[in-house]
Amino acid sequence: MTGTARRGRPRSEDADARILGAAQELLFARGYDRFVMDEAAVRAGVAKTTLYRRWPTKDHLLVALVAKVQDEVPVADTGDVRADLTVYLTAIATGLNRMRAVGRTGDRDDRSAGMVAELVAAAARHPDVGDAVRGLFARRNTLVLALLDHARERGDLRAGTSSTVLFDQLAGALYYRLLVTGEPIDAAYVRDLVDHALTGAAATPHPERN
Amino acid sequence: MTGTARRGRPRSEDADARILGAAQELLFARGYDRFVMDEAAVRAGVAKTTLYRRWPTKDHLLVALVAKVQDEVPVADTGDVRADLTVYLTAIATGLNRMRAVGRTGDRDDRSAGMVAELVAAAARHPDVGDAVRGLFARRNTLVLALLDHARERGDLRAGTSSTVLFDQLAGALYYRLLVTGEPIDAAYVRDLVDHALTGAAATPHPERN
Amino acid sequence: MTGTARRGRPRSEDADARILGAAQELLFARGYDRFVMDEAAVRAGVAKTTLYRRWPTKDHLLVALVAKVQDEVPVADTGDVRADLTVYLTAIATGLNRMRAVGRTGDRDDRSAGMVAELVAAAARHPDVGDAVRGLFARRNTLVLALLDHARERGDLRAGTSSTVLFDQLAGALYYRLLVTGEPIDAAYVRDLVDHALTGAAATPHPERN
Amino acid sequence: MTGTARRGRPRSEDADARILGAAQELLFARGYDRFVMDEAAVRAGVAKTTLYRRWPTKDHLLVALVAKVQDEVPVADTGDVRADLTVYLTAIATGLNRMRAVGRTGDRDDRSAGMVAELVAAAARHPDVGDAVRGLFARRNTLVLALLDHARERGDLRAGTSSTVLFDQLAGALYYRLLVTGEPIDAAYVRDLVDHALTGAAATPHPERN
DNA sequence: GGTTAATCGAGACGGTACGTCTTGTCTTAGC
DNA sequence: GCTAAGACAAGACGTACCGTCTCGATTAACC
Repeated sequence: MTGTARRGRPRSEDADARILGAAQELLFARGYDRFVMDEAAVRAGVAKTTLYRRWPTKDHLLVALVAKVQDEVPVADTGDVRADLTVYLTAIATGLNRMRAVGRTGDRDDRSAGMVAELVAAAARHPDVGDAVRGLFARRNTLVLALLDHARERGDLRAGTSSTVLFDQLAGALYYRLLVTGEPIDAAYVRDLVDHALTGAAATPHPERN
Repeated sequence: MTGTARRGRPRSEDADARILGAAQELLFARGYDRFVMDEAAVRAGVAKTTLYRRWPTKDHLLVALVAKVQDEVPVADTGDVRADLTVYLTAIATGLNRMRAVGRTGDRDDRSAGMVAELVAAAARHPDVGDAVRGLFARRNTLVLALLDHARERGDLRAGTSSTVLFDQLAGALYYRLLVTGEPIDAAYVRDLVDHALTGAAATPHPERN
Repeated sequence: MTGTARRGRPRSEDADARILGAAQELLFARGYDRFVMDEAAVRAGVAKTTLYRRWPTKDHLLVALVAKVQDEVPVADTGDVRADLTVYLTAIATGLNRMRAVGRTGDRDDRSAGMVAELVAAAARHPDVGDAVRGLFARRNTLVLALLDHARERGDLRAGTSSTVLFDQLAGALYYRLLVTGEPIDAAYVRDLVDHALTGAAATPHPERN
Repeated sequence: MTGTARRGRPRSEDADARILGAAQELLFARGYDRFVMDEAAVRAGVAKTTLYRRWPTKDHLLVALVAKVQDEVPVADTGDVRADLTVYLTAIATGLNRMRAVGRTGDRDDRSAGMVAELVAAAARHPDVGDAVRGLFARRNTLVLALLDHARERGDLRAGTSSTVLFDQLAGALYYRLLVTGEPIDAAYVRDLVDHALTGAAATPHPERN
């Protein structure tokens, strides 16, 4: 009843570390599609078996890797929604922009969605990877969504507003630019974005056509 | 007098048609990764050479295919921005939802981004495919952006508003749900989305634009 | 204590056997140029990788195959050079004649060098295949050359004679007919050949060796 | 009765010349298997059609080419069989040795049968090419065979001797070395060879064991 | 001088094998 | 039961080369 008794040789934590290290290095050097499991194993000084015992798939490994490597994005709730959102989204944007360059060989390819696109595809291929990715994002954004809820409670956001929909608009715009249009995502854009989302596009005089 | 005199045997338009037909059929039956060039060639009654002469890569072919197949989404400018946007975005959403199912074998996997994710990854892998995809989206959205511009000129949208940013918020939210969070994209969501974007999230009393 | 400790999974001897079996069957059914690696792999129930891990090329495989399959030609040293040579060369001729027919589809083509020509070409294309072939022939003929040496020691062959040159004349004539002139190689021819080689063509009265 | 009246545009003799020139150059630069029809056409400034209208196959073209290029080997009938044969065979050997080097890239590969092996294989693949090659060799050797006949009539060769068999021994040995054993074929070898063939290998005392 | 017919350059095409690549599994021996 | 090493199955990919075909443009010979 004590839980599962472990038998035999325990998994080497050293191997874990070496694998993740080598994998990260390789991923950032080559990019997603030119990342090769065989080479990752060799670089880590590990047998492929050891690698596949931990992650059932290249996709699983890389998603796990990115999840681990991903920057912790702190959320400060200062009471100024606009400012807090801007800071948070700028941090996200920075992270995304870094992902654009991963594995690209020198020549300018600023518009590429790079690794994020591959991760998204990986998530689409394996249901469980999808779950993991979604969980990852959910956890990451929990605090911001809470922040938005607080703002609404304080009266800084309109009552009828949905935190989710609002955040979809903001994060969505960033990912849309990254994955689809390839347009730049800089600080100015983030500021504009928050502005639009908070203020609304409709002309104020007649706030609602029915 | 108009152009370059063609030399040699011209490319068979018949082959083009047969390839695209067979490829589409195969793509929708199998999905992106189980789409096989060899079989596409056989089904089209065409040599693989003929296929690779036109598209240097499976990715190129499939992106071109989707570009061609993609539904024409009509844009009606009725003067009612909210309604026009809702209609347009609903059409887009319908298309995206259809892409979720492509190639899925029976088992429920509603949250998968399916083919769109693969196309996005393809665009990320090959710079030229990326260009094509971006051009495609640019062309597709030209009319809506114009519609938004008109609305602003009419005074239905605030003067300081950017059509691009506004549209990013809207389309972005859809793609974000499709590719990242996996949440459903239905008519109600689209309505909500347009609502938020037009009205803004900030509490109206003190419209804190600086 | 003897040698290198083997690491990793050892090569499957079963695979070796199945490959060679299937390949032989396929080769003799189809002939050299209609022998297809893909099919050989399938017939052997083996991945193509497994096949190419052993032989880097179709040429390599087929030469190795023929080397293995090649009839052991026994050499009997009865003390009667003429008879021994005749027996040996007849056996060789029989083998060569069999090779003429390999893979030929019904229609009479008796003059074709068939597979031997292809093997010779393969040997010419890859230096290492050439080495293998030469080694093969060297080993094969060792005993006959020894036999000739013994005969010379016994006084049955002239002292100044070279076993190599003598054998070149004999074997050479067979291969010349097979590969170049296409003329038949039957028992009568072999007898004639041995006769000429042993007796010499020059008129006996004045043996004009200088 | 004048023969077939030619209609339409006559074949360009210029094209013939350019093709053969370019083909020869390419063949000697690349060797048989890396000779590519496409490139031959380009180099000759000719369409592939033009090329295939003249020779139905790469094999046909190259055999025809070699036939044309092949050195005329003069046969002098001085009345000294031994000397005449030696001269003739040395000339042949020189030609064969030249063929060894064709298309070989710098690195030493003296033992390769080079192009001759490929020609022999080509002859084995297409019956008509085989006929052509055989005819070529037959014509080439007619004079030597006649020379041998004369020698026999003069009493310089034994009465029972067959010119064909004798010549098979001589030429065969050369080709055997070239195609099979890879051993060198130099002047000394040719002299030895003629010597053995004329004198015979059997010890003279008991010229014939029965 | 117009008609006819074969040739030419150019390059697409069908066919098909090749050898490579990568993934994920399996089999050894050793710890 | 884990590990290193590496063979293995599976299967798609893109390339290569051959020989054929389809254009439009020439180039004679015949009428």
